[in-house]
Amino acid sequence: MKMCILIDGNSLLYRMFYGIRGMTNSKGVPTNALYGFINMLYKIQEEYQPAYLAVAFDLAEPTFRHQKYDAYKAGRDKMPEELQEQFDILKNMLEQMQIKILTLKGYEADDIIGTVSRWGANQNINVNIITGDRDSFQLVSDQVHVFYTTTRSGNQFTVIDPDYIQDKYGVLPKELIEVKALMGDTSDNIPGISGIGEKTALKLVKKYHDLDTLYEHTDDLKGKQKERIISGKEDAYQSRFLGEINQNAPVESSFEQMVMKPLFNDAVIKTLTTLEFSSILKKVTQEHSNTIKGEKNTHPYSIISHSKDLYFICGHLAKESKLVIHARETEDALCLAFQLGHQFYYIDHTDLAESFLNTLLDLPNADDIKIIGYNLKELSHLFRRHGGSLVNYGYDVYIAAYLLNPSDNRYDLKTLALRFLDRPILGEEDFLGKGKKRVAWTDKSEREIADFIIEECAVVADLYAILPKAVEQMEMTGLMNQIEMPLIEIMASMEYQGFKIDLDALTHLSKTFETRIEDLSEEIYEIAGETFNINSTKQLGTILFDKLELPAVKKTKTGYSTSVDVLEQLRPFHPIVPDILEYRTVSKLDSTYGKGLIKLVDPKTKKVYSHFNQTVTATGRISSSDPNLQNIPVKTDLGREIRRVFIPSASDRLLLDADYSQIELRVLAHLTGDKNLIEAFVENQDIHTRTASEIFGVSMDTVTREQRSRAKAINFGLIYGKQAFSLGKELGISRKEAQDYIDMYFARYPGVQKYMDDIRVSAKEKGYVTTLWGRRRYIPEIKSRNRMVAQSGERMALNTPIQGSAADIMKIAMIRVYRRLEQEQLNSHLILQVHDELIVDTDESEKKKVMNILIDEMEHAVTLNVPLIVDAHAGKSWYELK
DNA sequence: GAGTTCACG
DNA sequence: ACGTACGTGAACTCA
Repeated sequence: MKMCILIDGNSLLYRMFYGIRGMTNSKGVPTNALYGFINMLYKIQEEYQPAYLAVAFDLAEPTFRHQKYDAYKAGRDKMPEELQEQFDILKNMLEQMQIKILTLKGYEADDIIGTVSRWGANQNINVNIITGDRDSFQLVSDQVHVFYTTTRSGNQFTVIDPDYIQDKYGVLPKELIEVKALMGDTSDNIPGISGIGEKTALKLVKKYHDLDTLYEHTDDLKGKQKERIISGKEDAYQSRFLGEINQNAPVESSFEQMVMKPLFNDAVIKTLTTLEFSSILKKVTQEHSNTIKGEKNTHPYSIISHSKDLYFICGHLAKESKLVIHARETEDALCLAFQLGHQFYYIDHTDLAESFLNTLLDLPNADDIKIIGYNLKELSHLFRRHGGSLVNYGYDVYIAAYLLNPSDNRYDLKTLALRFLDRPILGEEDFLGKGKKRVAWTDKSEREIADFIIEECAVVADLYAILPKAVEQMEMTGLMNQIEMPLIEIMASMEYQGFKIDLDALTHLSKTFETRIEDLSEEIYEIAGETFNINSTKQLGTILFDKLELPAVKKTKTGYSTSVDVLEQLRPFHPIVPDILEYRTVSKLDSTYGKGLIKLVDPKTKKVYSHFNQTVTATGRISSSDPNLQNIPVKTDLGREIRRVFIPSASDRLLLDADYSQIELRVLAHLTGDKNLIEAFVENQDIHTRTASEIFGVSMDTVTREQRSRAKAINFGLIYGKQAFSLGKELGISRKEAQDYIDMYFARYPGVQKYMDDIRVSAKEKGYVTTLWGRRRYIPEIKSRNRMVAQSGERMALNTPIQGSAADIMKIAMIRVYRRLEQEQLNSHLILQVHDELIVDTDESEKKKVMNILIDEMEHAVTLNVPLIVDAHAGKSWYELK
């Protein structure tokens, strides 16, 4: 039997709107209800594959029920704006999906659904109604079931059939109308009989089945109940009228109009992309790509398999000013595609590809050919591995996509193709499979690989046609061309250089850590009276709080918190606590920086090669991973020992380090233009002492250590938008006292106060904030109706221009330092950046010169209305650079 | 894969 | 009544 699914659009959208909270896309468009709705449609398509599908909606106009009864559904609030917006988008999407929308003047969605259900029963079609509203239970029969959404998010159903109604209510589905007539429905403002609730109503209907029979037998009743029922007769009949779904509404449609087509077509995928429903997109495009797998590649291309063809083509290169290149390394080959004019070419032999790279390099106009690609940092490594070098870093669409929205977490070509080109293409996982199902490149035919790589190359070419314009529209062309693009080769160079490790010393250090861990474990087990996994917060919580009955101060979602601040509070109560704290510290040091780091040391070169990522952070900083060299311990003496194993690349070389002093506070002074703050830096005062003097109203030479340390906490807290509550907690003072400090700070630095107010307003108005160099971050959270989320958005709005501008400055400094080292042909290399600090590996003979270059280029990277100050050090290990 | 903890600026 | 400081990456447990 064929199946028809009828959706109560209003009911479902409302339920999802209130069930899923706080979802917007990066532009601030509310998407929670849509997300739920589309997910549910996906589920329907996957699990039920109904022949027919339609969505019914209420209209705003009054219905026949309102005409009979003024108060019907009175007291309902107007639809919230955030929902209305989604409502409109939904209607568009349903049209894109070619789903039949049913509305009818003077009737409600329920009546339409009731009517179509009756058709279904007559035409031998199974009807399933999806709704979050119990009213429709009265329609249930052998052929008509209700999928009642039960979960908060609304995409889990309970199937309601006659048996369910019998079990739950003990009456027939149709008799629910009579039940409602007696008990009413507050949400629809249907009165019922006052004093009759669900229990009584069900009891009466079980016995008499309908109102008429009930009123024929009123003599059976007694007491108050009898009075109520007799005097409420009119109410009951009116309620019955209001509550009964009309199954004979003049609906103008037919099942033929509801035939279901594949929902997720290209137009819909485009909309899903703007909504940023990546999880749904991922599901649907996987199937979508299966369907396009057999299609011919839309970009015709030539395969170059002979060197004479290659030389012929390369002849044309001499005239070119740009070249789109896309390459991939497989297990055993270099595969390279490029676009010349409108033609795509694919080189299918590694040696040919390599000679292409070399030819490119030898062209007289090599410097002028801008290389366009996706992830030029990787391309540059690839060139290097195959004996070439990337000369002109022209345009990287990967970086451009990041600048357009740095808060995204995926910038793979498949995602970019969908977002910017509305083009569903195969991703690497679609092509090779993932996890256990993944196959090797060598399992694919030449032709398949060529098609795949050409497709990607075409996407890069097409992205290049639109992304620069988008970047320009957002006024980030300067940022892109002057900062981000030149930075790419510096990141590549730092990755290539690596950081030398004293492996023997590291191995020894790790051993001492491990010995200590073993001793501590034994002690802990002994005190606890049993062995357990100390690394498991769950098991540790059981020991501390259940077995030893220590006071639990803080909880997490899943149980007791055992974090440092909790354990510190417990320290005096039990001798096990100090051991656990030490265990934590040492095992962290070993697992991440001891044995963890050893795993990543190249056995041949004794170096670690970190990856520097330019497209990760929302603020514009760079990040480091595998290993992360930006979080090597420094704050504790024991942790700092790790830095001894980071050494210069050769015995006659040195490490140099140059770090900006107070760069974020200086940026704050510049951004806010606050006279007092600027003065402090112009006069090169100790900023925390100066702030202490301002807040506590004492002269700078009488500021106590305590006062300075409090001022320091305020200075830093400010950058993050810290509130009195946590400032008080940090300083061990009352919230009131902390608030007084903050008030005094703003009174003494009124420019800062004004800036903070202005940036909040501007962020709310524009939906984004920018750095000094125009880097942009969208902050949709700031418009959230959830106060916590909105406040967190405000803090991001405050902090991003500060952290981001400092990041811009450091990037400019890196470019200047790199160029100077190159120009002066020095045997020194940048090997690491840690946000406000650069590390250079240098020859001993160049020490002075390079230190001066670092200081000079970093201090003069940009001109602010406060000076930038850099401190530099030299040493035989990172440990010594202090 | 989510949650917790902890290392850095 | 609630929860309270921004930005990262890695290791580990547990479902």
